[in-house]
Amino acid sequence: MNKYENLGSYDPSQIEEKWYDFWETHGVFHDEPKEGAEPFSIVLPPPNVTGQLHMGHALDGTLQDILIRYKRMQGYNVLWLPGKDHAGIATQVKVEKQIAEEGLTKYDLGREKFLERVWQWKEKYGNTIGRQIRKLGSSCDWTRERFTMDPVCARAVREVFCSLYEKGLIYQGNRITNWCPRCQTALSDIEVEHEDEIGHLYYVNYPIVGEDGYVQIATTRPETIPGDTAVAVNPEDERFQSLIGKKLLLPIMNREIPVIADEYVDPKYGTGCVKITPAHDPNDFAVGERHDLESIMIMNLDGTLNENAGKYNGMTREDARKQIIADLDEMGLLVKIEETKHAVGHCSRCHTTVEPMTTKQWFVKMKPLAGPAMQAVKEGKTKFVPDRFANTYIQWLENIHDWCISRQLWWGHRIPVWYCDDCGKTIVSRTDIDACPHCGSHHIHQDPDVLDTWFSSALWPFSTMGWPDQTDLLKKWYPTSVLVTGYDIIFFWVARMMFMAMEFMHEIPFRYVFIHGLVRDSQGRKMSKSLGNGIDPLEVIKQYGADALRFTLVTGNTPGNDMRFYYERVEGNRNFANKIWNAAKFTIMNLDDYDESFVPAKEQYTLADRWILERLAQTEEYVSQNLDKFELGEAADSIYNFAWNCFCDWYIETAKARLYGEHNDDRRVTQYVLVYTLTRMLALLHPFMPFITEHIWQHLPHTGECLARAPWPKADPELRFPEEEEQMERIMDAVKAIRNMRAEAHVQPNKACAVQIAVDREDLRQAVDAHRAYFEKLAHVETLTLLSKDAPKPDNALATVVTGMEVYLELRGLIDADKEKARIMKDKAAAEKEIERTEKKLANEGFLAKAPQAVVDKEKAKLATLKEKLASLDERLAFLAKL
RNA sequence: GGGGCUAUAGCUCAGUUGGUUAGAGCGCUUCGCUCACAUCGAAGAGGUCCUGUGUUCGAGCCACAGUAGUCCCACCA
Repeated sequence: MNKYENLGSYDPSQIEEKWYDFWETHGVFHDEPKEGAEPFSIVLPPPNVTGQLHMGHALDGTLQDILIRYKRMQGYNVLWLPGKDHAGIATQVKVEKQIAEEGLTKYDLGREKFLERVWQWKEKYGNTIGRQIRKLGSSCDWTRERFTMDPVCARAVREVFCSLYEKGLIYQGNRITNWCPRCQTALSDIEVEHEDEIGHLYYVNYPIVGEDGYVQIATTRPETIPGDTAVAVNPEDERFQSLIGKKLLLPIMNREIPVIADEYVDPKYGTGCVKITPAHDPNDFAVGERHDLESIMIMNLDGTLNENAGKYNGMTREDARKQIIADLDEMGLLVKIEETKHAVGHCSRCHTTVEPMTTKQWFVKMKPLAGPAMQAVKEGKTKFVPDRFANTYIQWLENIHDWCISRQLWWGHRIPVWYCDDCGKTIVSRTDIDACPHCGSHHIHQDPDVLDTWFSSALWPFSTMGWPDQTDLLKKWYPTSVLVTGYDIIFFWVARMMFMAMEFMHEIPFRYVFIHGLVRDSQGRKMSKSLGNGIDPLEVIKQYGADALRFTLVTGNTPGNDMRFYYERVEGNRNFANKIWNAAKFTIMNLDDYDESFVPAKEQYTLADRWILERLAQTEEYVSQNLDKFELGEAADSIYNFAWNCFCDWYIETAKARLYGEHNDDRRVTQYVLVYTLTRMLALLHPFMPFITEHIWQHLPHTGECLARAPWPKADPELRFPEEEEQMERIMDAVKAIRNMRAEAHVQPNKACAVQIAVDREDLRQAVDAHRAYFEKLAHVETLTLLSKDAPKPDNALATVVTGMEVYLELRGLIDADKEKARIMKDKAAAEKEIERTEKKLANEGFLAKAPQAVVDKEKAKLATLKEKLASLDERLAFLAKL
């Protein structure tokens, strides 16, 4: 009876749930701030409570979890703080859609009732998201979970708003901003997506007052003509010098407007004359300010034209455009229409064409804030990985415009500003007020608007830790160690966290920004709802397990680059998990007499033991090095290779002979090495595949509560065997050569064969001699004869020359001399080609003089080996010729 | 108009500061259900490292130019 419970067959769905519950209920993910322990902290980019997690979240979460689990095992004092984002406009749009299905609008419900509905939504989807994150295996500290509208966060938002206002860094202004007529709110610049569209350039004549002539302008948006208050020309433009100062009759409106000179106009584009509509175009707005022009709003907030548009009052933008063109045509003022490609702005949420509008909004003055944020990155206090993203970040901040932070929405942090209806004063307050502090009036009302959702996100690294109080969390874990996020939100979020942190914490928010790309579909397209090509991570987990999904997301690409998602790859990684599972099953199956107290003396390790221990140590070093460099894919790859190609394919195979052999010590040592190697391999793999590794670990002999809290493997200097590793590699080469010849000669796989090996390196000779069992087990060799290098060679055999050895496979029947000759010739040609290259290199004086000695020596050694090989091959050919 | 990224096997991608006989997974071919695993094992085929020029003793890697694809930023009516 085995004292260790063995594994059944691998079924991820059966083990994953169980271990997450275990970890969570045992507080494995929760650390208290500890004196003397190095901190490591990450704040989870809070997913929007709009709905479900997508593959991007799965990637983001996997990368973070790998770093967190790695550091936790290394003994760091770890905090991974999860949370969710209220996602103002996005969530509001969702809920509006939901109530629209009931035939209601938000106005039917009113602000309060509507917000109740949004909170219900938040509860529902917020919980779903929490479950999804757990399914992925993310080891967040749920006891410290935050929501951007939690009271602590709200307090931080108020503090920051008021403080910035007091410093003069937040101001209110009637300025032109991007306006979404569907959402009916202002948007910041980066919430507008520009897309090239084919539009029309309309050439229109504006009659000159008191003369017969016209001034010809060109516009893509004729519907804004009613709002024109000037026509501008370039002051240097000789064609139009005489026009400057004259009046034009604005068609349709029959209003007189001046011709002005402004350098903004490019004489080479269009007609060189530009209609100026200050209320509805950002450039024109600037021109209007310079020339003190009137600004006429001709649109309502829903994008229809208003009473200032005269007869077009009430029309939609689209209808007004058609009608105005028709009318101009009728008046004979429409000269021509050309097709033109131009960038049109769309609302990033609902894709409605954005309308520049002049409205009263709140802004953050960006120039003073951007400086320190850029400085921190330039000085390397915060590092981007890969570092090229630092450039995009800095370039953006260098050209930053003021940030419009007010939104005409209901869902979000209400702007903490009150207006007194009696004395007209504006009151900015950290606490809610019910009376005007200036005149005592109770006739006050709060600003109806809310803040851009990114305003609260910008404070996330410190608001979640209780700022403005100096909490223990902040003391221990701020600044955070690394922020993991996609390149698509560097502007929205990363940059803003940086400047807010520099302003309020006087310290960076994170030491590293680890940037990843997008997860695309198998054809390289962005996953999107409209294309219907999105893949639900939960579906994948259900089918293949979270471990396989995680491994897929972390391998096969490099930091910062997009990746394509293939089910084939997930399947392959599920197979890898299955492989690990079965290796463990094999190990456990052979532990019935396992002695936990037994530790082999160093000299008891046999060749294969030493080989796998050396490879393990190398892998341990390599994995840590790469994790430290954020090269997670490279780290994962090396574990995969070690587990499959070293441990399973070779070590386990050699172990079989010794487990079932005569010598009791062999068995005990082998058991020890199997358990030792497997356990450490599982530890290395744990950050990547937490579930299966924990499950197996719990079934193996172990000390400690769980693998998630087990120490991270560090290469043991006492168990390094570089020489034996090399010898084992030579033996493996010989085994592969035998297998190859067997296949070529169509020897039945289960048929035993006779092999002779000529070897003159003494250490190798001994190694081969002592480990004949490997050849029996791995290549079905029945009799193995060792020859000295100059001994007569077998006649009826195939031959292969590997480094340090000539390997002969004896055949029962006669060999086909021609075929064999051809085989040897192929080897010879390859060797000759390589010899030629190497000799040429070594004949090059420049190479000998300038290349490092080590490189030269390596080439020399290579040449010697090759020549030896060539000699052996020639000898064999000569022999064959005699047959 | 600026800027980034990508180009390596049929497909998807690695290639760690310039020195390998250029690698992996999948796919493909041949063989094998051998007592951990057919979600497997063994053997094998398959590459003008986008093109050109240059730097260097030496280039898949560095520089310049070009081609193709892709993304971001930008107020040209």
